Amino acid sequence: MDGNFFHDVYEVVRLIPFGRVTSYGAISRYLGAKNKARMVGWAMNSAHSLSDIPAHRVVNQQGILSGKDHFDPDSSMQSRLEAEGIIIQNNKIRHFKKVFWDPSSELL
DNA sequence: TGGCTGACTTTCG
DNA sequence: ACGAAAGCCAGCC
Repeated sequence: MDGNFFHDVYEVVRLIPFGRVTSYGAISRYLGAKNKARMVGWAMNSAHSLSDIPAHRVVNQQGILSGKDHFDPDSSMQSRLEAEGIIIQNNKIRHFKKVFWDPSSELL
């Protein structure tokens, strides 16, 4: 268990620009493992301890804040996203397509 | 060591 | 458009 996968996930999440979001599947696909989408979320679970990891910028493919419940009660995922200019409605990101950031396309 | 879990995604009904 | 089920793999008892 080298944790290389986790490290890669952390780096990608750290590279997410301000006011942008991405999906677990996009990250896993960027890493070359689209079937490991759940592992990305798992990596986040370990990453939530690190303040350097903007896990709030990572949502599911639908743009829903799936992991908002896993966030600290003091700093909710939605509040952080709204602080970045992202509009959230019904636990879902508005204009998700606009704020979506695909590492495979943008980062290249 | 073995088996359950999960912050997902895709597909069929 | 909505709901339910399968697939996938690494970490954690």
